[in-house]
Amino acid sequence: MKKSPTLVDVAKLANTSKATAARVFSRSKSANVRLETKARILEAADKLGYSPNLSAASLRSKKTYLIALCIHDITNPSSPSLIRGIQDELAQHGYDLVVFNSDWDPNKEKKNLRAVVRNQLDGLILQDPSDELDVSELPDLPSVILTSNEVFSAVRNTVSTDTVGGVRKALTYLHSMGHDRIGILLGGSVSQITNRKRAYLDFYKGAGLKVEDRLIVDVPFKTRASDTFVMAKELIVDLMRSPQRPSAIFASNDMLGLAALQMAQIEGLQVPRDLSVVGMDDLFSAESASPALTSVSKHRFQVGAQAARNLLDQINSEHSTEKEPINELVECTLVVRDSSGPIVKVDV
Amino acid sequence: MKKSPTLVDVAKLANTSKATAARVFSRSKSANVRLETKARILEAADKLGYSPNLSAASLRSKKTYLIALCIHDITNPSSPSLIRGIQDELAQHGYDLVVFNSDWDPNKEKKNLRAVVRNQLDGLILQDPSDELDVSELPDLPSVILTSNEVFSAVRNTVSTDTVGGVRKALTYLHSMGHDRIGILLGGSVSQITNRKRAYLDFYKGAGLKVEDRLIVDVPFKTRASDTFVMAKELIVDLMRSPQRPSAIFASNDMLGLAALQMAQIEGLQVPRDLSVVGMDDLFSAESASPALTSVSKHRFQVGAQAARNLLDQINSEHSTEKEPINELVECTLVVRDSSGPIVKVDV
DNA sequence: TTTGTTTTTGAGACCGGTCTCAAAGTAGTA
DNA sequence: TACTACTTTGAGACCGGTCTCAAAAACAAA
Repeated sequence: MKKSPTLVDVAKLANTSKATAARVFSRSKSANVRLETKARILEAADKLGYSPNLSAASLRSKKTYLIALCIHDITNPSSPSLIRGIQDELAQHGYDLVVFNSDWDPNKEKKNLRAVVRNQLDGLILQDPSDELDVSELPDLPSVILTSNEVFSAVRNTVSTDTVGGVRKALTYLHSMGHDRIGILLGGSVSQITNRKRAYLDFYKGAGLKVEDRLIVDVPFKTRASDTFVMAKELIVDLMRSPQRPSAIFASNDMLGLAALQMAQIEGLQVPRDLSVVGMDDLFSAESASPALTSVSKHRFQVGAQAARNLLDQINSEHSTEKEPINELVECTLVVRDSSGPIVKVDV
Repeated sequence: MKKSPTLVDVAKLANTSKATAARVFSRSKSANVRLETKARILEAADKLGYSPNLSAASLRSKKTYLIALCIHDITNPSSPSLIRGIQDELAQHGYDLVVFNSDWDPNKEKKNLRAVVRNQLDGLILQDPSDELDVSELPDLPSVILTSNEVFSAVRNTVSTDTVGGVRKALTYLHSMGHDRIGILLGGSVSQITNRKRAYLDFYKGAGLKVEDRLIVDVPFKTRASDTFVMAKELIVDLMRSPQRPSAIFASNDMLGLAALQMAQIEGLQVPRDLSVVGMDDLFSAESASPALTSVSKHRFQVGAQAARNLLDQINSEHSTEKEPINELVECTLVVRDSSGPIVKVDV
C-alpha cells in the first residue's frame, strides 16, 4: 500500500500547474482547459495511476456526492426495491448511497442522523421517522421524508404512498367479486393500523355493509419479520375457525397475507374457492406464493426513484429559498393473481 | 443553512487550543485530556452545536470509517440478510456501509471499484467478482471477497459458502426419505451450475443410483428475479409432466424451489405427498410459502458478519505484512419444513 | 500594429481537522 | 527544595484537493 500520487504529482509530470490539473478532474462545470493540455494531464494521470481524493475535495467544496438513506431495517422484504429505486436515480447523477438501519429504535435513529451530519452527506432520505423525533432534530440539509405524517410534511418535502386508496382498491375489488364479509388483518405501526382501519370502516359504510368486529384482527407488531409471521398465524387460525368465517381476507401487508395462505392450506381451505386472500406490498414472496397472492402494489421502486429525484432537485437548486414543501403521493395498484376470485356460495 | 461551527470556534469558547479540543473528539485512543478541560470543551461544543467534519478528519488521518460492499443486486432476495450481517458487525466498531450494485455488469463492477478508491473507503467486501475482473484490478486496500474462486482466494481473504456440502445435505436427506429419483433444478451463474451439478453427480455415484439426464434441468440465468421465476416455471412443467416424473425435486435456489411449488399446485400435485421439494437459500419466501419450503440455509447473515469481522481485523492490524490470505468456509444447514417428506409409493 | 475581448493558466489562500514535537504542568521521591 | 517521570497542553505544519483572482495567451477587430 504505497502512497498514491496526488494532483501535484500529476501536474508536475504534465508540466502544468495544480490548478489546471484540478480543472480536468473537477466535477463542477466550466472546466476551461485547452484540449491539448487536457490530454497531457490525463496521460500523466494515467501513467501515475492517479485517483482523486474525495475527502480532500469535499473538505473544500462541501460536497461528498453521498446520500444517506435512513430506514428501519434493510432486512424488511420491502426495503430492497425502495433502495434500488433510489440508487438507480442517484447513480445517473454520480451519487452513491449510504444506508442506515434504525430498527425502529428512536435512539438509533438519532444516532444515525448525527452520523449523516458528521459524514457531510449531501442529502437525506428518511423513512417514517419515529414519533420521538422532533422536527427540530432534523438535520439542516436537503431531505425527503417518506411519511404521510403532517408534522413532517409541513416542513419538509415528502413522498408517501396512498395506502388508504390502496385499501379501498382492494376492498372494492373483493366486493365486486361478491364478497360482503371481508376479514381484515391489520399490522405494522400504530398509525398504519389506524389509517387502514379507518379506510376499511369508511368503505364498509360507503358500501352499506354491516361491520363485524370479529372480522377485524390486529396483529401486534414485531421487528423481526419471522416473529410477526408466527404471531399472525395464530390469530388467523382463530378467524378461520370462527363459526361464521369471512369469504375473503384483506391483509394490510403481504406478510400477513402469506400467513393467511399458509393457514388456509393447513386448515384445509382451498384458495380462492373457499377463501379469497388479498395482500398489500406486492413483495416477491407474493408472486412466488402458491397460489400467487393477489396484492396491492405500493410501487416501492417508484417511491424511491421519486424521492431521489426530489432530493437531487433540492441539491441542485442553488437558491434554496424557503419554498413551500412539496408533498408527493404515489398511487397504489392492485395486482390480481390466483389467490382471489368470485365468491362461491356454499350450500349447507 | 448557516455555517456550522468548527473546532476552532469550540476551542475559542472553551478557552483552550484547537489541538486540545481535537483530542476530545478524536477517535484514536490516547486522548489525554484532563477531565475538567474535557467537560469545558464538551460544554462549549454542545452550546455551539458542534459536529466534527469527517471530510477534514479523513483527509489527514486517511480514515473515513466507511466500508464498501459491492454486490450484484440489492434487490436479490438473499442480499438483505447478508448486508445486515455486515452492518451489525460494522456498527459495533463505528463503521458505516456504502452499498454498490453491479447488476452482473463487469463495467459497472469496475466503475464501482474506482468509486471505492476515490471515496477513500477503508475497506471492501466484494461479492463474487466477475470473470472479467483481473486480480490486478482489485484496489489496494483491506478487503474480503465472497467467492470460492481460487484465483481470488489465493491473493485475498475470502468467505464462501460450502454449497457443495449443502447440496449433499439436501440429497442425503431426500435419499434417506426413500427418494431415489431426484430431479435437480440448476440455476445461477455458470460456475454455480457446474459446481452443483458435480455435487449431484457425485452423490448419485456415491449412493449407487442411476443418473437420468432428463432429471437434470438447467434454468438460464436472468438478472431479474421475476424473469428467472417465469422462465423456471415453463421448464419445471416439462419435468413434472414427463412420463416418469421424479418423486422429489432439489432446487439449487429457492426461487426455483418456489416456482416448483407453484407449478406443482397448478399441475394438481400435492406437496409433499406426490412430490417433495427442497430449495436452497432459505429466503423469507421459503418460510412464507404454502406449504413452507424445506430449504438449505446458506446463513447469509453469518457470512456477512464473518466477512465484516475479517475485514475489521485487517484494518486494525497495523502491520499488514504480506500474510497468507485467510479463506473461510461457512457450512450450510438443512431447514426441514412442510414441502418434503417420505416417498409415497403410488399404486397404479 | 494596436486595442479589446475571451479563453486559459498559475499563485496561493483556504477548508477543518490530525499529527508531531516541544513546552508546561503535576506528581512522586529523595 | 531539587530532580525525575509522566501527563496535559499548545503551536504550527500538514493532508490534497477547490476556489478566487489576476496575469498571460489567444483571438478578433480596427
